[in-house]
Amino acid sequence: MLIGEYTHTIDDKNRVSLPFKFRKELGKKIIITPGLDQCLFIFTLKEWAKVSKKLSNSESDLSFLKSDQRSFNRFMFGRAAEVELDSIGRILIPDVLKDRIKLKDKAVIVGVQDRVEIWNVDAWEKCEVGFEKEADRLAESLGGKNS
Amino acid sequence: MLIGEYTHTIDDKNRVSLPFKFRKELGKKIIITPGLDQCLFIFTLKEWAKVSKKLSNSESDLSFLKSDQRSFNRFMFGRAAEVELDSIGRILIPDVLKDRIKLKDKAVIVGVQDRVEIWNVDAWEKCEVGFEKEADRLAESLGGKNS
DNA sequence: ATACTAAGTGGGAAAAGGTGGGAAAATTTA
DNA sequence: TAAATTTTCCCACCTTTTCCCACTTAGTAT
Repeated sequence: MLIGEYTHTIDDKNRVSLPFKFRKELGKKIIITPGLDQCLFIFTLKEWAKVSKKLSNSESDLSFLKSDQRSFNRFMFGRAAEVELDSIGRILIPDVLKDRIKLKDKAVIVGVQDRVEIWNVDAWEKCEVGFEKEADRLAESLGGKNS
Repeated sequence: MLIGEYTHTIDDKNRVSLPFKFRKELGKKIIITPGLDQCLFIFTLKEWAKVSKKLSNSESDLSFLKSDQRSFNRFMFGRAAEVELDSIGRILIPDVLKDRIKLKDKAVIVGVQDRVEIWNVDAWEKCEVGFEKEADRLAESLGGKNS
Protein backbone atom coordinates (compact mmCIF):
# COMPACT_ATOMS: atom_id res chain seq x y z
CA MET A 1 0.00 0.00 0.00
CA LEU A 2 1.26 3.45 -0.91
CA ILE A 3 1.14 5.76 2.11
CA GLY A 4 3.02 8.74 3.47
CA GLU A 5 4.14 12.19 2.47
CA TYR A 6 7.57 13.23 1.21
CA THR A 7 9.04 16.51 -0.02
CA HIS A 8 11.66 16.03 -2.73
CA THR A 9 13.75 18.28 -4.91
CA ILE A 10 13.19 18.76 -8.63
CA ASP A 11 16.66 19.35 -10.05
CA ASP A 12 17.50 21.46 -13.09
CA LYS A 13 17.12 18.43 -15.30
CA ASN A 14 13.50 17.94 -14.14
CA ARG A 15 14.35 14.82 -12.19
CA VAL A 16 12.54 13.82 -8.98
CA SER A 17 13.33 10.89 -6.74
CA LEU A 18 10.33 8.77 -5.97
CA PRO A 19 10.41 7.87 -2.28
CA PHE A 20 12.32 4.66 -1.71
CA LYS A 21 9.35 3.14 0.08
CA PHE A 22 7.17 3.44 -3.03
CA ARG A 23 9.58 1.95 -5.53
CA LYS A 24 8.99 -1.72 -4.99
CA GLU A 25 5.25 -1.36 -5.40
CA LEU A 26 5.48 1.05 -8.33
CA GLY A 27 7.84 -1.06 -10.39
CA LYS A 28 10.10 0.10 -13.20
CA LYS A 29 7.51 1.94 -15.28
CA ILE A 30 4.64 4.11 -14.15
CA ILE A 31 1.83 6.15 -15.70
CA ILE A 32 1.61 9.81 -14.83
CA THR A 33 -1.57 11.76 -15.55
CA PRO A 34 -3.22 15.04 -14.67
CA GLY A 35 -5.01 14.51 -11.36
CA LEU A 36 -8.04 16.03 -9.73
CA ASP A 37 -7.67 19.03 -7.39
CA GLN A 38 -4.56 20.46 -9.04
CA CYS A 39 -2.19 17.58 -8.53
CA LEU A 40 -0.78 14.79 -10.67
CA PHE A 41 -1.64 11.11 -10.35
CA ILE A 42 0.87 8.31 -10.67
CA PHE A 43 -0.42 4.78 -11.22
CA THR A 44 1.32 1.44 -11.53
CA LEU A 45 0.81 -0.15 -14.93
CA LYS A 46 -1.50 -2.67 -13.31
CA GLU A 47 -3.59 -0.06 -11.55
CA TRP A 48 -3.73 2.03 -14.73
CA ALA A 49 -5.14 -0.93 -16.62
CA LYS A 50 -7.99 -1.09 -14.09
CA VAL A 51 -8.57 2.65 -14.04
CA SER A 52 -8.63 3.06 -17.79
CA LYS A 53 -10.96 0.14 -18.16
CA LYS A 54 -13.35 1.61 -15.61
CA LEU A 55 -13.22 5.02 -17.23
CA SER A 56 -14.10 3.73 -20.65
CA ASN A 57 -16.79 1.19 -19.73
CA SER A 58 -19.00 3.36 -17.64
CA GLU A 59 -22.40 2.47 -19.00
CA SER A 60 -22.01 1.66 -22.65
CA ASP A 61 -18.85 0.47 -24.28
CA LEU A 62 -19.14 3.41 -26.63
CA SER A 63 -17.93 5.96 -24.15
CA PHE A 64 -17.25 8.47 -26.89
CA LEU A 65 -20.99 8.98 -27.29
CA LYS A 66 -21.29 10.80 -23.96
CA SER A 67 -20.10 14.35 -23.95
CA ASP A 68 -18.95 14.47 -20.32
CA GLN A 69 -17.15 11.22 -20.74
CA ARG A 70 -15.37 12.49 -23.83
CA SER A 71 -14.17 15.55 -22.00
CA PHE A 72 -13.01 13.65 -18.95
CA ASN A 73 -11.22 11.04 -20.98
CA ARG A 74 -9.44 13.66 -23.04
CA PHE A 75 -8.36 15.21 -19.76
CA MET A 76 -7.02 11.97 -18.31
CA PHE A 77 -5.72 10.08 -21.34
CA GLY A 78 -4.68 13.01 -23.45
CA ARG A 79 -1.88 14.11 -21.25
CA ALA A 80 -0.99 10.82 -19.64
CA ALA A 81 2.52 9.51 -20.12
CA GLU A 82 4.35 6.28 -19.48
CA VAL A 83 7.55 7.09 -17.62
CA GLU A 84 10.48 4.89 -16.73
CA LEU A 85 12.41 5.16 -13.47
CA ASP A 86 16.18 5.56 -13.83
CA SER A 87 18.60 3.21 -12.08
CA ILE A 88 18.24 5.00 -8.77
CA GLY A 89 14.49 5.58 -8.77
CA ARG A 90 14.05 8.99 -10.33
CA ILE A 91 11.51 10.03 -12.94
CA LEU A 92 11.23 12.89 -15.40
CA ILE A 93 8.04 14.89 -15.11
CA PRO A 94 6.74 15.88 -18.57
CA ASP A 95 6.73 19.66 -19.04
CA VAL A 96 2.99 19.87 -19.75
CA LEU A 97 2.20 18.29 -16.42
CA LYS A 98 4.87 20.17 -14.55
CA ASP A 99 3.50 23.47 -15.81
CA ARG A 100 -0.08 22.46 -15.13
CA ILE A 101 0.46 22.38 -11.37
CA LYS A 102 3.16 25.04 -11.35
CA LEU A 103 5.98 22.92 -9.96
CA LYS A 104 9.16 24.79 -9.16
CA ASP A 105 12.11 23.21 -7.36
CA LYS A 106 10.25 21.21 -4.73
CA ALA A 107 7.39 18.76 -4.96
CA VAL A 108 5.34 16.93 -2.38
CA ILE A 109 4.89 13.27 -3.17
CA VAL A 110 1.98 11.61 -1.43
CA GLY A 111 0.92 7.98 -1.25
CA VAL A 112 -2.87 7.55 -1.29
CA GLN A 113 -3.47 3.79 -1.13
CA ASP A 114 -3.32 2.67 -4.76
CA ARG A 115 -1.92 5.80 -6.32
CA VAL A 116 0.75 8.42 -5.75
CA GLU A 117 0.04 12.12 -6.03
CA ILE A 118 2.45 14.92 -6.88
CA TRP A 119 1.68 18.33 -5.42
CA ASN A 120 2.97 21.84 -5.58
CA VAL A 121 4.28 22.54 -2.07
CA ASP A 122 2.02 25.53 -1.40
CA ALA A 123 -1.07 23.84 -2.77
CA TRP A 124 -0.47 20.81 -0.56
CA GLU A 125 -0.08 22.96 2.53
CA LYS A 126 -3.37 24.67 1.83
CA CYS A 127 -4.94 21.31 1.30
CA GLU A 128 -3.65 20.10 4.66
CA VAL A 129 -5.12 23.08 6.46
CA GLY A 130 -8.41 22.22 4.79
CA PHE A 131 -8.24 18.60 6.01
CA GLU A 132 -7.81 19.67 9.58
CA LYS A 133 -10.86 21.90 9.43
CA GLU A 134 -12.94 19.33 7.62
CA ALA A 135 -11.70 16.09 9.14
CA ASP A 136 -14.53 15.69 11.63
CA ARG A 137 -17.24 16.41 9.08
CA LEU A 138 -15.67 14.05 6.53
CA ALA A 139 -15.28 11.32 9.11
CA GLU A 140 -18.90 11.60 10.20
CA SER A 141 -20.12 11.65 6.62
CA LEU A 142 -18.05 8.68 5.45
CA GLY A 143 -18.64 6.84 8.71
CA GLY A 144 -22.36 7.09 8.11
CA LYS A 145 -22.17 5.64 4.60
CA ASN A 146 -20.15 2.56 5.47
CA SER A 147 -21.81 1.41 8.61
CA MET B 1 -6.88 -5.21 24.71
CA LEU B 2 -4.92 -1.96 24.78
CA ILE B 3 -5.61 0.02 27.93
CA GLY B 4 -3.86 2.51 30.17
CA GLU B 5 -2.10 5.84 29.97
CA TYR B 6 1.66 6.48 29.90
CA THR B 7 3.84 9.56 29.56
CA HIS B 8 7.09 8.92 27.67
CA THR B 9 9.99 11.00 26.41
CA ILE B 10 10.55 11.91 22.76
CA ASP B 11 14.31 12.13 22.24
CA ASP B 12 16.10 14.37 19.73
CA LYS B 13 15.91 11.64 17.11
CA ASN B 14 12.12 11.55 17.36
CA ARG B 15 12.08 8.18 19.10
CA VAL B 16 9.45 7.15 21.67
CA SER B 17 9.26 3.94 23.66
CA LEU B 18 5.92 2.26 23.32
CA PRO B 19 4.77 1.05 26.74
CA PHE B 20 6.01 -2.45 27.42
CA LYS B 21 2.46 -3.64 28.06
CA PHE B 22 1.38 -2.72 24.51
CA ARG B 23 4.23 -4.36 22.64
CA LYS B 24 3.03 -7.92 22.47
CA GLU B 25 -0.35 -6.93 21.09
CA LEU B 26 1.03 -4.35 18.67
CA GLY B 27 3.60 -6.63 17.10
CA LYS B 28 6.77 -5.67 15.29
CA LYS B 29 5.26 -3.22 12.79
CA ILE B 30 2.51 -0.68 13.31
CA ILE B 31 0.71 1.97 11.28
CA ILE B 32 0.65 5.51 12.59
CA THR B 33 -1.82 8.04 11.17
CA PRO B 34 -3.29 11.43 11.93
CA GLY B 35 -6.18 10.90 14.32
CA LEU B 36 -9.33 12.83 14.94
CA ASP B 37 -9.38 15.41 17.76
CA GLN B 38 -5.73 16.45 17.45
CA CYS B 39 -4.04 13.20 18.34
CA LEU B 40 -2.36 10.40 16.41
CA PHE B 41 -3.68 6.87 15.94
CA ILE B 42 -1.57 3.75 16.06
CA PHE B 43 -3.04 0.60 14.56
CA THR B 44 -1.80 -2.94 14.35
CA LEU B 45 -1.33 -4.12 10.76
CA LYS B 46 -4.37 -6.32 11.15
CA GLU B 47 -6.56 -3.52 12.45
CA TRP B 48 -5.25 -1.21 9.70
CA ALA B 49 -6.23 -3.70 7.03
CA LYS B 50 -9.81 -3.44 8.29
CA VAL B 51 -9.75 0.33 8.54
CA SER B 52 -8.26 0.93 5.11
CA LYS B 53 -10.68 -1.46 3.48
CA LYS B 54 -13.58 0.44 4.97
CA LEU B 55 -12.14 3.72 3.78
CA SER B 56 -11.58 2.68 0.20
CA ASN B 57 -14.77 0.76 -0.64
CA SER B 58 -17.18 3.52 -1.28
CA GLU B 59 -19.67 2.69 -4.00
CA SER B 60 -17.61 2.61 -7.16
CA ASP B 61 -14.08 1.29 -7.19
CA LEU B 62 -12.89 4.61 -8.50
CA SER B 63 -12.98 6.31 -5.16
CA PHE B 64 -10.91 9.17 -6.53
CA LEU B 65 -13.91 10.44 -8.46
CA LYS B 66 -15.63 11.54 -5.23
CA SER B 67 -14.37 14.76 -3.78
CA ASP B 68 -15.00 14.00 -0.10
CA GLN B 69 -13.40 10.63 -0.46
CA ARG B 70 -10.31 12.13 -2.04
CA SER B 71 -9.95 14.61 0.79
CA PHE B 72 -10.36 12.10 3.54
CA ASN B 73 -8.07 9.56 1.94
CA ARG B 74 -5.38 12.18 1.52
CA PHE B 75 -5.85 13.06 5.15
CA MET B 76 -5.54 9.47 6.40
CA PHE B 77 -3.32 7.65 3.88
CA GLY B 78 -1.29 10.62 2.79
CA ARG B 79 0.18 11.13 6.17
CA ALA B 80 0.16 7.56 7.43
CA ALA B 81 3.36 5.59 7.89
CA GLU B 82 4.28 2.00 8.47
CA VAL B 83 6.77 2.02 11.31
CA GLU B 84 8.90 -0.77 12.66
CA LEU B 85 9.69 -1.03 16.35
CA ASP B 86 13.42 -1.14 17.05
CA SER B 87 14.97 -3.95 19.05
CA ILE B 88 13.86 -2.41 22.35
CA GLY B 89 10.35 -1.32 21.41
CA ARG B 90 10.73 2.25 20.22
CA ILE B 91 9.19 3.88 17.16
CA LEU B 92 10.05 6.95 15.13
CA ILE B 93 7.32 9.53 14.84
CA PRO B 94 7.36 11.09 11.35
CA ASP B 95 7.94 14.85 11.40
CA VAL B 96 4.65 15.67 9.68
CA LEU B 97 2.71 13.93 12.40
CA LYS B 98 4.86 15.24 15.21
CA ASP B 99 4.34 18.82 14.04
CA ARG B 100 0.65 18.29 13.45
CA ILE B 101 -0.12 17.77 17.13
CA LYS B 102 2.74 19.97 18.33
CA LEU B 103 4.69 17.30 20.16
CA LYS B 104 7.72 18.54 22.05
CA ASP B 105 9.76 16.30 24.33
CA LYS B 106 6.97 14.40 26.06
CA ALA B 107 4.01 12.48 24.73
CA VAL B 108 1.05 10.79 26.35
CA ILE B 109 0.42 7.31 25.01
CA VAL B 110 -3.06 5.97 25.58
CA GLY B 111 -4.55 2.55 24.95
CA VAL B 112 -8.11 2.73 23.59
CA GLN B 113 -9.29 -0.84 23.00
CA ASP B 114 -8.08 -1.68 19.48
CA ARG B 115 -5.82 1.28 18.92
CA VAL B 116 -3.25 3.40 20.68
CA GLU B 117 -3.37 7.19 20.69
CA ILE B 118 -0.51 9.65 20.99
CA TRP B 119 -1.29 13.01 22.58
CA ASN B 120 0.41 16.27 23.24
CA VAL B 121 0.69 16.45 27.04
CA ASP B 122 -1.26 19.70 27.40
CA ALA B 123 -3.98 18.67 24.98
CA TRP B 124 -4.44 15.41 26.87
CA GLU B 125 -4.80 17.22 30.18
CA LYS B 126 -7.46 19.50 28.76
CA CYS B 127 -9.17 16.53 27.29
CA GLU B 128 -9.21 14.79 30.66
CA VAL B 129 -10.77 17.79 32.34
CA GLY B 130 -13.37 17.74 29.61
CA PHE B 131 -14.20 14.07 30.23
CA GLU B 132 -14.80 14.68 33.89
CA LYS B 133 -17.25 17.47 33.17
CA GLU B 134 -18.95 15.71 30.28
CA ALA B 135 -18.85 12.09 31.38
CA ASP B 136 -22.47 11.94 32.47
CA ARG B 137 -23.80 13.53 29.33
CA LEU B 138 -21.65 11.32 27.07
CA ALA B 139 -22.78 8.23 28.89
CA GLU B 140 -26.42 9.19 28.44
CA SER B 141 -25.94 9.96 24.77
CA LEU B 142 -24.15 6.69 23.95
CA GLY B 143 -26.43 4.67 26.20
CA GLY B 144 -29.44 6.01 24.38
CA LYS B 145 -28.16 5.24 20.89
CA ASN B 146 -27.02 1.69 21.46
CA SER B 147 -29.71 0.28 23.63
C1' DA C 1 21.27 -2.12 52.52
C1' DT C 2 22.92 -4.06 48.42
C1' DA C 3 22.54 -6.37 44.37
C1' DC C 4 19.70 -7.73 40.63
C1' DT C 5 16.29 -7.18 37.05
C1' DA C 6 13.14 -4.81 34.07
C1' DA C 7 11.91 -0.89 31.47
C1' DG C 8 13.01 3.61 29.57
C1' DT C 9 16.63 6.99 27.73
C1' DG C 10 20.72 8.49 25.20
C1' DG C 11 24.54 8.55 21.86
C1' DG C 12 28.09 7.07 18.33
C1' DA C 13 29.19 4.60 14.03
C1' DA C 14 27.65 2.54 9.88
C1' DA C 15 24.44 2.33 6.17
C1' DA C 16 20.76 4.03 3.39
C1' DG C 17 18.60 7.24 0.54
C1' DG C 18 18.44 11.68 -1.86
C1' DT C 19 20.94 15.21 -4.59
C1' DG C 20 24.09 16.98 -7.94
C1' DG C 21 27.19 16.86 -11.81
C1' DG C 22 30.05 15.19 -15.67
C1' DA C 23 30.64 12.38 -19.79
C1' DA C 24 28.51 9.64 -23.38
C1' DA C 25 24.73 9.09 -26.50
C1' DA C 26 21.10 10.87 -29.14
C1' DT C 27 18.56 14.28 -31.36
C1' DT C 28 18.01 18.64 -33.59
C1' DT C 29 19.35 22.35 -36.57
C1' DA C 30 21.89 24.82 -39.76
C1' DT D 1 27.69 16.52 -42.35
C1' DA D 2 29.08 18.99 -38.45
C1' DA D 3 27.97 21.81 -34.52
C1' DA D 4 24.96 22.55 -30.82
C1' DT D 5 21.69 21.25 -27.65
C1' DT D 6 19.15 17.91 -25.14
C1' DT D 7 18.74 13.46 -23.01
C1' DT D 8 20.58 9.41 -20.72
C1' DC D 9 23.56 6.94 -17.91
C1' DC D 10 26.65 6.50 -14.29
C1' DC D 11 29.37 7.85 -10.38
C1' DA D 12 30.35 10.55 -6.13
C1' DC D 13 28.99 13.24 -2.24
C1' DC D 14 26.48 14.29 1.84
C1' DT D 15 22.77 14.34 4.99
C1' DT D 16 19.56 11.61 7.41
C1' DT D 17 18.25 7.37 9.25
C1' DT D 18 19.16 2.96 11.34
C1' DC D 19 21.38 -0.18 14.22
C1' DC D 20 23.69 -1.41 18.15
C1' DC D 21 25.49 -0.83 22.66
C1' DA D 22 25.67 1.44 27.13
C1' DC D 23 23.62 4.11 30.86
C1' DT D 24 19.90 5.30 34.24
C1' DT D 25 16.18 4.79 37.13
C1' DA D 26 12.76 2.30 39.65
C1' DG D 27 11.16 -1.67 41.70
C1' DT D 28 12.12 -6.23 44.10
C1' DA D 29 14.21 -9.74 46.58
C1' DT D 30 17.79 -11.59 49.47
